Amino acid sequence: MVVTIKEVALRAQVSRSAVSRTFTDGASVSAKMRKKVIKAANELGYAPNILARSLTTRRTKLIGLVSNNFDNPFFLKVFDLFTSGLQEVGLRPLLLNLTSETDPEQAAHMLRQYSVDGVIVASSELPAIFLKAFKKANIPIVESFGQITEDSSDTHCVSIDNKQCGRMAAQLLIKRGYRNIGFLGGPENVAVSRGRYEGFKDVLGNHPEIKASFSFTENHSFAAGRKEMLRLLKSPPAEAYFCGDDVISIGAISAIQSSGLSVPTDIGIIGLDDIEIAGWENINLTTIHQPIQQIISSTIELMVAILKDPNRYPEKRIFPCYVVERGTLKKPANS
Amino acid sequence: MVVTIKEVALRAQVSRSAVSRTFTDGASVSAKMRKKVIKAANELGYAPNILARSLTTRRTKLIGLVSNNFDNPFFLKVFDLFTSGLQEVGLRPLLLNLTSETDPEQAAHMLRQYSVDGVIVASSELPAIFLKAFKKANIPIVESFGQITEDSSDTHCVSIDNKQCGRMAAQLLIKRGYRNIGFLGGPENVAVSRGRYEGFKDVLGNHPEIKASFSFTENHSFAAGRKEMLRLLKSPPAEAYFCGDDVISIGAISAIQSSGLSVPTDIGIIGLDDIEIAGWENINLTTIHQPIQQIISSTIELMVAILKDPNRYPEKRIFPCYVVERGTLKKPANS
DNA sequence: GAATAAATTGCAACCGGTTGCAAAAAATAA
DNA sequence: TTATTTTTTGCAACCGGTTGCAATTTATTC
Repeated sequence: MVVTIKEVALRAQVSRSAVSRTFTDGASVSAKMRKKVIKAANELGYAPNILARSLTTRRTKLIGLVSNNFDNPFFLKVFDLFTSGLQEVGLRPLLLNLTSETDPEQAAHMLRQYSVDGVIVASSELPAIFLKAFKKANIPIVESFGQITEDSSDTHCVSIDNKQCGRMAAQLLIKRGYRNIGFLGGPENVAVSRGRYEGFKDVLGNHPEIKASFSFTENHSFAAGRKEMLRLLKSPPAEAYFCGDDVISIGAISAIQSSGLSVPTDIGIIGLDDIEIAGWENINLTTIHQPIQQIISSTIELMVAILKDPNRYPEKRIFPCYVVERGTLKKPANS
Repeated sequence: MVVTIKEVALRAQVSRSAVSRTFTDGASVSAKMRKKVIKAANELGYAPNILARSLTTRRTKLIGLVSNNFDNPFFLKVFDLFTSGLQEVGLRPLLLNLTSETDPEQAAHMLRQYSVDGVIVASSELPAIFLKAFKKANIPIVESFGQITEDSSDTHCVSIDNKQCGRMAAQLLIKRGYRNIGFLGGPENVAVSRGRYEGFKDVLGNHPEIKASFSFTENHSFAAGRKEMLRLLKSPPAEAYFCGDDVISIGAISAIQSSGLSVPTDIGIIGLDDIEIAGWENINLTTIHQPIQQIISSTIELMVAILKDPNRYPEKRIFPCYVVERGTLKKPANS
């Protein structure tokens, strides 16, 4: 069976407190006591039960990792980095996959039942109601990869500036000589889509000579991107599109190619995320890189800091993005 | 603060036991007592602390979900299905991302510290030493997506028959008229690769007229597939290849196309997994479908059964695969 | 070497629950 | 109505740890 503090105490001929103390850092134990206890513990293969400990310390080192993007390759990398990053600082990810059926209250409830120390919401399109439920449950929360809005002023956020990305995309397309550009965003009701949309539109104010069109997909998927692009191709399309993300972009490219047109010769495409697949030679997508590694490191750091000081003033951390030039936009006219 | 059983007992004017009993099914409580308690609990927003409960019940409903395939799109789907599936039966996935630095003993240690009820190992290439460490820790274990070998006779396994897949691939290639076929597997030291290799080779015994060659990649990645195929293209290549998985296949295709050849005209490719990407129109990969949904449902069912009866006799569950014909093999000669 | 200060240790209570057991209450039988 | 059986309830101990406090041991100072 599993060995407890009692057995170790017995074997080392000391009190349970002594054993407990050798396994809590900062506690007062003499060198020889520690040695004696460690010896007995090793012989027995003892490890303190974190869950029992949490009863008094009120720390489980469990972090709820909440997402609803289990179908976007971008998030595979997100989960990879979060799980390994959390492990490195001694925290444990308890995964919560929010499907459309999940009840927000119940999700919050469950996180409380497991006494998670904090929640990381890693999602690009989480209904605001979830955040509210988690906040109501009074669990420290960090939101990453979300859209930063006015009503998130009391939340810690780590993300990119979606509006800025929209601007960057529009500016690049214009600079490349496209005169008729399109915005092909993710779902219209998703906050990040709207952010990018606004940024994209912003730029057009300064460029009355540019013709622009706007549309949105049903979700962030290959199929949705393809479907919407096929629809767009029924009328004369724009010369280049800024797509909601890389997966949508690839869907759009597929549609363009199916229609006998080619990228970038006939239509240019720029995505957003810079997933690994975008770099595959047979995809070779020009896209805006999200600094995923930095966002996740920063999110974890922030979470650790919040656990130390739960009253920490909420902050927004914004990481700049940059364009990764590959092969789906026409080359700059070399002067 | 968080509300405990004590507060509920106080408010409902009953003993703590009574409250506890209304929240454990099967316990003896009268209807009016239950009603009184539920009322107080609701007013206070009480939910039993599962971790405290686990001290006496020895059940945390926590399941360690262990993997080291956080870079393969196939596993995004795996995580999606596991997390949502476990949630549905009231279990919670505690994710463990095994990197190359992870110490097996320590990983097992950590799972014990969190008193996980069981461990699901979802990996195609987990070093056997991990399984040993988990077994030593005496935690119920189900292995899925692994290779079933003789020395796993004491483990519960849910998987496919890799050897059979190898056979299926070889037979299909031969039937399609290829006379010079290649096996381009995942890493040679990975058990699933070896299984597929053996199956592939098996078939050749009955076909002395067929020329075959064999090679292996460094890992299951696009880059590795591409690299190995580029190497193969330096000498005259085979007419068609069975690749270690879909991602390797796509890498190989990319290499072939970079070399000015085309698929399937010059070289045929068949993969294994049937990831979503394989169905993308601009990839359109012919591949062997792994019944991922069935494997995962079955794994979870098996885990639930084991939790009920920890002495359950170990079993192997094998799910048949089938070929999904798309566009990377030449079409059958219509008679 | 004695007096004092500092560090170490064990006791016992507690964290938030569950559960065996006996007492109390309710239901049934006589 | 009383005796007997069954159900419900509370008490108290326990799960595996931590921690405040007082007692003990060790180190320091004079």
